[in-house]
Amino acid sequence: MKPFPDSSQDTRQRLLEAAILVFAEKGFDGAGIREIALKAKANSALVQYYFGSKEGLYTAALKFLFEQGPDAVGGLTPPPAPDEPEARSKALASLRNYVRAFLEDLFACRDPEQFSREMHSAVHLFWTREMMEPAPERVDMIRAHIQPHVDYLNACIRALRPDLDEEGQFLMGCSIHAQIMFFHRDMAMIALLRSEAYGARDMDRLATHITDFSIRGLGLGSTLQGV
Amino acid sequence: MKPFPDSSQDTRQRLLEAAILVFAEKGFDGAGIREIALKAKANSALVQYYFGSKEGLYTAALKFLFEQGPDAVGGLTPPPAPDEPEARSKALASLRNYVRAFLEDLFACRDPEQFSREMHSAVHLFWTREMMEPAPERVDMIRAHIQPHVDYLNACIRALRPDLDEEGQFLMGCSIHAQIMFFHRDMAMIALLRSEAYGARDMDRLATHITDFSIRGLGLGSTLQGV
DNA sequence: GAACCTTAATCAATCGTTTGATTGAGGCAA
DNA sequence: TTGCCTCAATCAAACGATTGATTAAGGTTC
Repeated sequence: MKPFPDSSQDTRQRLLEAAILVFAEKGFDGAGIREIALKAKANSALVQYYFGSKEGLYTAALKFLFEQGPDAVGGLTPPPAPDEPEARSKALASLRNYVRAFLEDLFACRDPEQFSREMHSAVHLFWTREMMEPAPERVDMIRAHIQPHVDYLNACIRALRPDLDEEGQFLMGCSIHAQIMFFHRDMAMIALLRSEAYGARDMDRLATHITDFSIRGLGLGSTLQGV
Repeated sequence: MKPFPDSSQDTRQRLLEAAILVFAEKGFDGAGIREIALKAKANSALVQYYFGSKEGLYTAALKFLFEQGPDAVGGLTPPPAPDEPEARSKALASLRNYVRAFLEDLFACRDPEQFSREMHSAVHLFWTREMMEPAPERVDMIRAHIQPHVDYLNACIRALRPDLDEEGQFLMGCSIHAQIMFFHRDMAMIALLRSEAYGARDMDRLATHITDFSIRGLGLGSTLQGV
């Protein structure tokens, strides 16, 4: 028998997962190694043993999420090329699916496969922090993580508005992504104004609103009222 | 001669302004009162003397910004009531001005009156942190600060789409605010994707894009292409 | 002299990190 | 099998640095 059953990899993993939860909740400065180790039921010195430093643990956690974390884009059918037949209607469907999948991912609506629901929602808190203030030594990792999202949305926009130049399409993508992320990051603020936060139950309403607003914003769809 | 000319109020003020800059840059946990005091050329014990605690300094800084800080909405002509003659065209102009003013405020484009440009841009970093994770003891202050913005935008939307119910109008406001704030908070991310960040020079382009996208998103404006 | 302001020195607590010791599994020779 | 060694894994304890907070003393102004 081993002294500590199935130690090694298991303990390292427990530290990693505890780190994700605590870092997500309190940020890098706010989180303490002792607190992480306590949650992982491990000794705090093991952080140095396995990851070299607190910074190393943070980077390892981010890398783990990058490789193992939930991927909203992965399960979607790829958007059509601009010259494909019926590109526009296909792209509209892709856009609608994308908004829906991204939102479900952010709100941790989907069935937990390898991640608990608690982990799942912590992942995005983690990413949000890192995306707002990217550390120079982690920009490549971050870019690689968001690139599929950007590419997917860009392909939709290219099929829907091939007449726009690259910058125009980029701005359209910003407007759409802005809305999706707003409902995740500013939910505390929304709850302050509505006295009730949106949750998993309101996913349909939110996804429909964002998609419809964006389709009209792209210059497509029906105009309800003239100027 | 005084040992330090015009100390008292002046020293308190220097501490307050230094606190805003440092808190904005590093957050509450990341900032240290020694660093703040050093930047203010004051003794760190004065934080306890004037503000009681680090927490008190933070709250005082937030309160100072709330009372003295830049106000994008203040200088704008109020949006029209829905039954006012030519309400729609007036509301469109109000919306356009609002987006422009808000963006200029976020990017610290406007002439510094009492705030340096450094201060001005720090203000919004400060607010962004607080709005994403509002502390229970400060929610009233925060609500009071953002209420004018919400009210102004809501009034515009009410005049443009009086047919929508309250929730529908609220969601519209979210979509518009989301875009404005995206270009402020996620600029680091945008710079990562474009290898160049938007700055004060691109204000026209950004304001025009957001406004046009939003007007179409609201169901108004011209549809460039049918489905 | 009373009220206010400023200072250096110091407090206990906590931080990330380092250390030295202990555990038991696995390898190897006798 | 027995005895000895190596090694990764884990631990409690302590490190120096830094944190926010407190104190006592002295200075300035009225």
